[in-house]
This record gives sequence, C-alpha cells and structure tokens, in this order.
Amino acid sequence: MAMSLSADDEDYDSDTAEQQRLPNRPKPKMAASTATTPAATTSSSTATAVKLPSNRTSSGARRRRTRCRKCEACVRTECGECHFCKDMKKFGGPGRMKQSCIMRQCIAPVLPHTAVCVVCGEAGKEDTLDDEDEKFNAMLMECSICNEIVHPNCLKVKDAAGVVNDELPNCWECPKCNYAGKTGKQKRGPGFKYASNLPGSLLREQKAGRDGREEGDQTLTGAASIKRKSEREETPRLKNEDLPSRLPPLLTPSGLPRPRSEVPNFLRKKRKLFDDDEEEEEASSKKKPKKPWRSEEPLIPKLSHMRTEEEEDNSDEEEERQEKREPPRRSFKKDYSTVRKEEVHEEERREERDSPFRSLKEFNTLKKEEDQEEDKDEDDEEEEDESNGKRVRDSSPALKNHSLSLESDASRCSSPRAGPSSEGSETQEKAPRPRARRHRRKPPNRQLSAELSKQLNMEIRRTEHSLANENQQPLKSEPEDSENEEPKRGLRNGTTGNGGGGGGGVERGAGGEGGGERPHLRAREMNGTSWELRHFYPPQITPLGLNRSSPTVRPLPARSPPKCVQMERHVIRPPPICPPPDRLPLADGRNHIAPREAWLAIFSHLSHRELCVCMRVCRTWNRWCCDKRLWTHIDLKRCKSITPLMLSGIIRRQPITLDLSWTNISKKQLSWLINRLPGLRVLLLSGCSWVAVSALCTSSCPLLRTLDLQWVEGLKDPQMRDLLSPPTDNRPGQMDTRSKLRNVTDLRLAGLDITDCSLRLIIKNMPLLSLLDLSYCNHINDQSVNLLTAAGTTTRDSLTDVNLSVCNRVTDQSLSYFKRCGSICRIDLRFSKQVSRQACERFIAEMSVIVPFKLQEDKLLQKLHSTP
DNA sequence: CTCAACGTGTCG
DNA sequence: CGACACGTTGAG
Repeated sequence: MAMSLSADDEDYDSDTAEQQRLPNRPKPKMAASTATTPAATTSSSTATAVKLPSNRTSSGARRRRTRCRKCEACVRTECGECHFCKDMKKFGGPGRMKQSCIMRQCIAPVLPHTAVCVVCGEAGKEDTLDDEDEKFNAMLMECSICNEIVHPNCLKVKDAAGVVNDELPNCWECPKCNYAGKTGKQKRGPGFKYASNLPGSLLREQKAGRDGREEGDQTLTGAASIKRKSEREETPRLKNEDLPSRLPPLLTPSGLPRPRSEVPNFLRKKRKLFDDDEEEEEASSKKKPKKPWRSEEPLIPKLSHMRTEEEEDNSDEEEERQEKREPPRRSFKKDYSTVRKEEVHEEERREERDSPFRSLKEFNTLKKEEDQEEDKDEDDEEEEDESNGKRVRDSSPALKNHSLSLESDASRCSSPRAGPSSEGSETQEKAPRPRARRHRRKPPNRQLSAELSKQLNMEIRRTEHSLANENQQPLKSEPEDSENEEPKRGLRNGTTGNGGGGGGGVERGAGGEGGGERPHLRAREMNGTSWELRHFYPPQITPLGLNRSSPTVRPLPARSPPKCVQMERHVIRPPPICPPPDRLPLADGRNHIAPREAWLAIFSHLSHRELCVCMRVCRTWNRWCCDKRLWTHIDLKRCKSITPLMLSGIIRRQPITLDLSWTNISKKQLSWLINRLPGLRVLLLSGCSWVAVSALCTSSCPLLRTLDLQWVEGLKDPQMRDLLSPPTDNRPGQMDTRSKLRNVTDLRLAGLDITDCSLRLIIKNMPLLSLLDLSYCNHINDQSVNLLTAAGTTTRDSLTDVNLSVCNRVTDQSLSYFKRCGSICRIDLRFSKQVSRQACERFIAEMSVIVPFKLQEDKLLQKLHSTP
C-alpha cells in the first residue's frame, strides 16, 4: 500500500507537493539564482509540484529507489573529480547539484526498505524462500508502467504475463499493464534517471538477476506468468513455439511494437548520448517505430521489421557502397553530429531489434544469433535469420569474419557479432545487422560477411571522418576516395581473406593514410630526424624496432578520434555482477557436466580471436569468455579504428594491460576508457596523437604503472607538463596535489622532442620510475642524464633501466653520471653516435667493483645476473 | 536529525 | 538535449 498509491497520487501531488514546494522556493532562488535559474526556480518549483503528479499518472506514485550498496559502483569511493564530486561540499563545491559521484552511480538501484506490496502491505519476502519461482512471487516487483509495487503472488490477474526487466531489480511490467497493452510512456526503469545520461555513468546490466533469478532462463510462472526479457532473449530453450503465446502482451493492440515513447527514459538517455544527428532524429521520429523497450526481440523478431524503410535503405545503400567501394554517403563535412546521427540510427535500429534492457545487451549478439536460430521462423526476417542462422551454425564463417581485418581481438570483438563488443555497446555494432536488413540481395551465406565488412567499413569511415574533423582538416577537402577506399581496402583485406588483418591494417596505415591524408606527418620532423627516416629506420638496427613500435608509419596519428560520440552512444556495462552460470545449460534443460572453471581452463588456451568466436556460441559461453582472466591483456595495437563497440568490449573485460599503440583513438575515447578501467596497470599509447593522449591529463588512472608514449605526435615539453603536472584546480579536500602519473614505474618516451624540462618534471613527479626509455630523443644529452642521476633525485635510486639508444647528443660523459645510480641494471646506448665502446668498457670496469656489468651488445650495458 | 542523492523541472 | 538546481525522500 504504501508506495504506490494509484489513486492517491494525484492528490498527493497536487496538494502536498505544491504546499511543500512553494514555501521552499525562496531558498532555491537565493542559492541557485546566481546563474541559471532565477526565474526558473520559481516557476519550476511550481511546475514541479504540478508535474510530478502527471508523471505518476499511470497509477502508482513512484517510489524513489535507493542504491543497493552492494554493486561495484556502490562500493567505490567517490572519484573526487567528476562534476558531481566537484559540486560536493566535501570537495569544495557548492553542493547544489546533489548528485552522486558518477563512478558511484548504483548499477542496480533497489526499492527502498520501506516499500511494501500495494495489495497486502507487506514487504518483500523472497528471503524466506528458496525456490526461485517462489522467491520471485514473494518479492516486491515494481511496475515500470503503473509504478505499483506488488508481490506477484498478490496479483489476481493470473492469466496475464508480466515482463520482468532484468536490468533493474524488482522491476517489471506488471501483468495488468501488460495485458492492457499499456506502454508505459514514461517508463523508464525506476532508478535510472541518469544512469544513462551521465557521462560517466556506467549503465550496466542490471542485474536483475542479482536477485538470483537472473540467469534462470525459464519463464517464471506463478501468480503471474512472467517473462524475463533476458530470458527470452537469452534463453536458448525458448523455441518459436513458445513465442506465440508470449507475444501478445508485449505487442500493442495493433500488434505493433510499442511506440518509442515507451522506451524507458534511461534507455533513451543512453541513446541520447549518441544522438546528435538530426538525421537520426528525423529518422527516428519519422520512422522509427520504436522498439518496445522490453526486449521482446527474441520473442518477436518481427519487431525488427519495424525498421523503417530509411533504415533499410540506408543499410542497403551502405552495403552496396561498400561493396562497390563507393564513397559513403556521408560527406566528410558531416562531423560528429552527422556521424552520430547515423550511428544513432543504427543504434535505434539495434535497439529496436535488441531489447532495450541493458542486461540483455550483453547477450544481444548472442541472443540475436540464438533468436535467429531459434526463432528464425518468426517472420519476414528470413533473410536475416538465414544469415544469422548460418552464421551461428557455421563457425567457420564467423571466424573468417572475425579474423577479418581486425588485428586485435578486441577489434574482432567489435565485429558485429562478436559477443563482447556487442554486449558492451549493445548497440553499436548491431546496427547494420542482419536483422535490420531484410532486403538483401546477397545470398544468405554471404550476408554475414557482408555485414561484417559493411559494419567495419562504416566504422572505419566514421572514424576517419571524425578524425578528419578533429584534425580540423578541411573536411570538405578530404578526398572521399581515399577514405572510402581505405576502409574498403581494409575491410576487403581483412574480410577477404587475408585473414590476418593485422598486416593489412598496418600497411594501410602507413601507406594509404600517410599518403594522402596526412602529408604533414610526413613532412614533419621529430628530433631532427625526418619522419621518414624514423619510420624506416631499419628495425634490425634500431633498438626500438626490437621492442616496440618500431617507428613504422603511424596510423593516422593525428587524427583523432573516432568519435567519442560514438563512444558515448554506448552504454558501458561493467562485467556482469551476477556470476555467470557455473554450468552450461543444454538444450534438454539439463546442464553440461563440465563446470565453468573447466571450460575456462580450456578457454585460456584460446587466442582472443578464438574467444570471440566462442562468445558467439551461446549466451553462457559468451559470458564465460568474457572472464577477466582471459583478457588481462588486450591488444588493439595498430587497430585502425577504435570503435565504440571495442571500447565497451574493453570495459567489460577490464584488462590490466591495454595496448592502443598506433591507433587513432580519440581523446574522448581514451578519457572515457581510462575512467572506466580503474585497474589498468599498463597503457600503451605509442604512436597516438597528443590530442588523444591528453586525455591522461584529465583522467585518473592511479594504478597505472607502465605508460608508453613513444612517438606520440605533438608530445613535447609543454604537453609533458600538462601530463605530469598535478591537478591545478585542486580545491580544499580534493585530490592530492601529486601527479596523476605518480605511480608510473615504466615510462617510454622514445621519439619525443622532449628536453630537460620534461625530465625535471618526470623526476619530480614520478618517484617510482624504474624504466625510462628516451631512445630517439634527440634533445636528450649528458645534462639530461646528469639531472636524472643528480643527488637528491628519486630517479637516481629508482632507475634500473634507461634506454638512450639513438640519442645522438649523449656522450661518454653520461656513463660517468650513471655510476651514481644505485639501482641501475641496464643502460642502452646503442646507436648513440657519441658514445664509445671504450667508455662502456671503462664503465664496466669501474662499476665491477660494486656491481658487475657486461656489454651485452655494442653499447648495451647489462648488469650481470639480472634479468634483461 | 543529518547526510546522501533521486527524480524532475527549467534554462541555455 | 545537456547542465544545473533543488525539493524531497531514504538511510542511518
């Protein structure tokens, strides 16, 4: 009774609210008035009073949800850096916004403890039961449409089915509403108000399942038959046969999917993140049928039909274009906004197809596949289904696709089908997906690959567009051809057969891009070494070549980013809170004997690429394959375009090491990523643009130990200062004044035009620095070494490995400085013209008294008995 | 009672 | 549509 007063709401609102609020107004103005809301406040307050009621109209007054206190987000501490933290008084802010830290936004807001069943007036009793179904029927469920909170058991409508929202605990669309075909307009899942909009919010899969039922794929039955969206989608068991019965409730009277309006706000918001485009909006408004926000998708494949013609057209067009290698329809001029729009479209499409529920998203890919397999019949989507079905069944195609051009696993993941990516971003990759298109001209079997390539192309294009935009290059001037072609090339290469996308990608980067798009790069000089020289330095000769990114061609360095926009479009969910099932459910309803750990042991022997394939096998494998342990190191090196899908896939896997070297990741992307990878220890950004790397200036990655910034274009002293300087906007109580990179022990700065100024900052702000790579830094000289080894510096004792190879200003004198280093184990002076072998031998002789060194290679000093 | 922060309105 | 502001709810 308490919470959901169906009838009372209005009264409550009108009366209570107003009364309460009016009085308060004055205050608001006072405080807030400063800037924005002077007038607003007054009016708003009034409005509020009135409006609230309206929202609740559906029926029950909505109960405010509260944080679960258990989820990953809830247990975090405030970041102190986000907008909301900065607003907090404790961080020196005015305290007006009153919002929780972005990093702490509850993933699964729960009903307040005071919530009780509207029917019986009692609280949830699921704790007293063991049986899953019983639990469900005894727990409080809040209807996202009418807001009523009830025990399913207390409902009298038993013939109707409720639709459980797996994304939010204790949230469903009650049988009544369902039966009535209500489409909650407002309906968002309670508790999600901002999760989606906030820049940092992690939308995640809610663990509806947290309750414990989550994974149960079965349809719940009891007082009311309940369908879980996730179940539907995910459940392999569901067969087409089952579908019919379930469909009705979900569909609107007309049988059409619910209007978009129904989409829960939070879902929408998520979308918003990405929407910028008018096109999109237009499209959506015009066409989009909207997908029912519940995920009926699986059940109702038809929804996909809802796709607007435009969409279809677009998709088709895209395909064709890609196939033909024609330039994408988008002009370069379009910038983010355009891109976004398009993306949005995709998203929407996806959403339409996919369930809005985030949790499901994870499995969207799988689901789709599953659905397709299982639900193929469902309808017109024949084509898609076919393609999908084939895909699913035939792993080989999938493999091919995966292998495509994606070098990295992640990238592969990003491939539309890849489980990981899809889930994370739910949307992104799916867009072009199969379902969306019905009218394909290609033979089904080819569809899959076609789609993949198409998507890849699209993404690449977007990336390029965005890059171009960011670079501020004349968008218009950009040769569309080049762009188009490149992508195509890439795709083609990848897709078609080269299988090893890696090589292709690299080449592309070097050749194609360098060629037309970034002349400046070529012309540019670094450290006095011409760009070309650097890049073509014989790898064998260059120390760098040995290790890392030998100066090959930068991908398109400077360009930035594949829009953040894209990224923003995707809701990132952290790894599912609910542990994945321990056993693999089989078709017959039983479980496979091998436990998850056994499977994981097997999976651990697979490459990331293979894991991505496995993720497409079934939902369970999808989850298992996302186990952090299998993804401690994610390598996206030289991945030409970093897509939102990839980003979300990365977040989901929470790698410890992330290699984004020679990619075109944008600042926003990187920033976004870093903020969501609290456990990241190793970040490799060599060859990226400073614009992107500058994300490190504003993001926090306290645990970062290894930072590779080699050959970062545009990274010089001023930038190093930005990077290393402690936050300047410190407020009382806020963050400490230490550099965000203070814990870095391994810093790689090869190929940068940095001078002693930067070294001083490094010395000052990186007390734990052990490995320092300054190779190819032509401004580094003996004085630099002197600084690093000067008395009173932390580096003097912390440095163990210094790479000064190809530093032509370093002379024998430096060796004498290194004698001061207490922990030095390795000094690489190879190819430093002014360093003589004699000096090295002298160094060894003198040091041998204390520490035995050897000349491992010409001018490569290595402490004996130490690990190289 | 205090603190946190949800959910909504308004403005730019 | 996002940013901001704030009344009010919920927890302790």
